Amino acid sequence: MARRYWLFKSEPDVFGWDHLRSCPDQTTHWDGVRNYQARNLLRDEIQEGDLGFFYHSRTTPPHIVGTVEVTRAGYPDPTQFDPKAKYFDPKSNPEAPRWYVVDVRAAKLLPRVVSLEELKQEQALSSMMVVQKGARLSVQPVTAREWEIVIQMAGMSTIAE
DNA sequence: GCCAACGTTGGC
DNA sequence: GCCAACGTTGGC
Repeated sequence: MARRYWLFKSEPDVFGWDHLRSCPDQTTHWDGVRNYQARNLLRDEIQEGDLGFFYHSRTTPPHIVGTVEVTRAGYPDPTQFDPKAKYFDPKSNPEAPRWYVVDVRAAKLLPRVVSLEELKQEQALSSMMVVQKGARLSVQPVTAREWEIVIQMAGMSTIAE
């Protein structure tokens, strides 16, 4: 299947790009997603080898900072079963896990970060999910065309990726 | 820090 | 199964 593209949101104070870079192998499981629409993407759609933007939310200005590669497709989020974990979900059970994660590895730091404002001003990105008002989904699909446009805005050539 | 937008919960 | 109340997200 063709590689697909995604956007992963995170608050830099909670888990930012530098946190990911400091993880072993610059890889982490993308845990804590507790929204069913995003869960469905993690569980059913996102595949190993897909690429994603790492987006910093709740900061000034909000921006895309880098890219990640998916290194493992969806599997149950271990934090949902851990009573001591922040994301413990007493209503989930291992027989039928409610929440999923994928593994992502830091790929490229953008030569230039791309702010939400810049994304909004780019006509060709007017239907990109992240620029829509009230778009709170923390894992979002990105089209190949949107990916290419943002990559170029970030000062990366398509060929260099 | 505010608050609009959105998602979820639970009483009925 | 509706919908008011509540909690969270995230731009500003």
